[in-house]
Amino acid sequence: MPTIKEIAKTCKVSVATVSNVINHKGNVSKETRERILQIINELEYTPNLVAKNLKTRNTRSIGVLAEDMTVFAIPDIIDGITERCEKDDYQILLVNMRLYKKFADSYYQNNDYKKIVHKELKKLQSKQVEGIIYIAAHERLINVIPDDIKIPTAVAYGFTDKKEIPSIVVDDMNATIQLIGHLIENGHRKIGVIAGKKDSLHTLARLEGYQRALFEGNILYDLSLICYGDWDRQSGYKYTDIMLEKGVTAIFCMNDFIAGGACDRLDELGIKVGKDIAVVGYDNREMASYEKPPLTTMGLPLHDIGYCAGDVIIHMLEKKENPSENGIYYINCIPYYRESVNKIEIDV
Amino acid sequence: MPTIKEIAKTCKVSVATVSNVINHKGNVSKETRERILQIINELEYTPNLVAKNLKTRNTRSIGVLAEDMTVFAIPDIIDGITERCEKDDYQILLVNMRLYKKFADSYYQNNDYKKIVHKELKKLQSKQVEGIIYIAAHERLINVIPDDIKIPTAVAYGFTDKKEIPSIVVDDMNATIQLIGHLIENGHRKIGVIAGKKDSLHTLARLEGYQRALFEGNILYDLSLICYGDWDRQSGYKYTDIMLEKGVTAIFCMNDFIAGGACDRLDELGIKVGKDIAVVGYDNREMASYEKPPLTTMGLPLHDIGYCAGDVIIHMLEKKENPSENGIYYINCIPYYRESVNKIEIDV
DNA sequence: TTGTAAGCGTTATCAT
DNA sequence: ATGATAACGCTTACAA
Repeated sequence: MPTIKEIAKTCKVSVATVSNVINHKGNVSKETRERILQIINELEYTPNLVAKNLKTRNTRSIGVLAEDMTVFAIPDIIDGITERCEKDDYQILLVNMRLYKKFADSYYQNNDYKKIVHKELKKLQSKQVEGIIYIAAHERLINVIPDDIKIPTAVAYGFTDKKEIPSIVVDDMNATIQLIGHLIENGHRKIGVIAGKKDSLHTLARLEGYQRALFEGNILYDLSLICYGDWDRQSGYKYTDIMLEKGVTAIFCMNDFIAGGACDRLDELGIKVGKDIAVVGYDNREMASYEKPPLTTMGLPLHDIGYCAGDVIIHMLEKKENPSENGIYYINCIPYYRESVNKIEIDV
Repeated sequence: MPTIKEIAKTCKVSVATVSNVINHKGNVSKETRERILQIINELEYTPNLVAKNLKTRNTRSIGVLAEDMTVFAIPDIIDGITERCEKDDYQILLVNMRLYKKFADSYYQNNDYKKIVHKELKKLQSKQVEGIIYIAAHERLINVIPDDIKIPTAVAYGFTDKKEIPSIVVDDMNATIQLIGHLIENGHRKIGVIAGKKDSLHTLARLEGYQRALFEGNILYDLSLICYGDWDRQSGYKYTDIMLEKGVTAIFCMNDFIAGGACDRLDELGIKVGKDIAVVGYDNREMASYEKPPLTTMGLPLHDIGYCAGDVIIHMLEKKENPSENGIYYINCIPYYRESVNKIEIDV
């Protein structure tokens, strides 16, 4: 690999002139510029960015620390970050911690978790990234990031407890208001819930949205219509019987897997989803559109979360300020209305 | 951010001594080492890797160029690369070209495609990566990589036409032999095929496996039992009728979506999959296990492809040789036997 | 055991 | 318009 020095020598000019040509500074005659460009092409010279970065003391790169890339939400978030960064020519330095693979789904309770994050954060700073985006595998409080971190940092798909580290999250509450509102508009007034895990922030926010939607619809909130499951198909299957006992006309499942399980059970019982009963899911996973009937569900704004996270970091980098009041950005979901919701004619 | 110079000054030693401590060279008395370590800790000194890399002229990093991270195969491949690289402490520099997003699924026929790849390849070399792994979104001939590329390069999930650039691909043929063999063992002798696109390398290899399996099972190869579709659910739905007309007892669908569509149609017609007829898919997509009945399918070894690609590159880097004969590594698939295949009792 | 100094490949300042 | 040179933060002979 030739260096700038060799180009200079071959062209019989100084390195300064070559550098000027490469960086499109003026102060170079047309002839020398063209000669230099030609030689650069011939020798296939590639500037050494490592040297350049050292000299200029910036890398124009953003570190992205992902808990586990194989979790469904993360690639789309990274894609959004990439799109935003491309616009301003920032580079991404992606680190995939493989936490699920290493510690299964309780990784954030593992002792080594904090150590790994700190090590990777340190490494990223060693590499002179200018900002950092931490991507969680599901929304929860992310408090592993040191308070005194030296460079702008944001958390995507997770909350932080300080506004200096902004967080970009799903607007679960409003999305749920919309989804339940849709059921109410279709005449449903007795709406059961098969929730996710009780302590999940997603569960909490969606439950709040559920309550508010009922309130707006003048429907009494009935605690007994809520079951807590484990985000899986089996939970949906199991709790459907309880829903039926309570006599609900619609089931709000907090993800598409739960909804799929509910449909399985209803199908077994000969109850037609989208005709005899309404079922809605959440997340808009790939399988949601393949269920029979296709599920009405709420699409997660993963790409937009990434895009916003990139935007926030670039803002912090360039304006040296955090544009949000409280450091939390709620991103809108996209509803998918499909055939799993029936209309109930209201008798007057 | 303090530099090594400031640490040296604070400790009243030379930078050389600090450097020796950081890099665990000997030649330092216990006292000075501990003093230095303490100061490093206090001042939260982080070595500047950019400077280090410039000086040592290596970055211990591998560039990974992904066609589009949001395509289902790619995250797992990256995960495999990550796992392999972690073992030898190589860093990954990931570039997500977002080709699907930019040009839809005909991106590799687009004029800009080659330009983008060359630009990114150049950038990666600018950043002084020591090797490059190109990840294709689906298997095909990848001939955008310049012949005279200066650093070790491999292609994951795609073929190359020169063995200096090894490729790591799915062993589609043998996987299909195994899958069709499973049908034959279960007594099926009239096995229809709903294939993918006619010119896809996946289609070709799986078709060859199909032929060989029939040959081994002494079954005549009947061209009329093969339909070519478009990898989607609709193709499966549509061509199922033709399969039925031909009187097949089993349908080999070249991916799980096609299989899902076939199941839809069979269900409509009141034909029970896994009882009246056998259906197998391919890829082991998430939805395969949610079909009714769950699909027998062939799992793609995506993680292993990534792992192998990492392995190959690291070999090239360290042994300066390419360990394969012909530059192609075929990776084994993992079969998933589920309830969509019935046994046919053979009358003697 | 510790220090001095050259040099990695650039950019940028200041002369010429 | 062009060149000489210092400096970025580090490693590494080699000297002390």
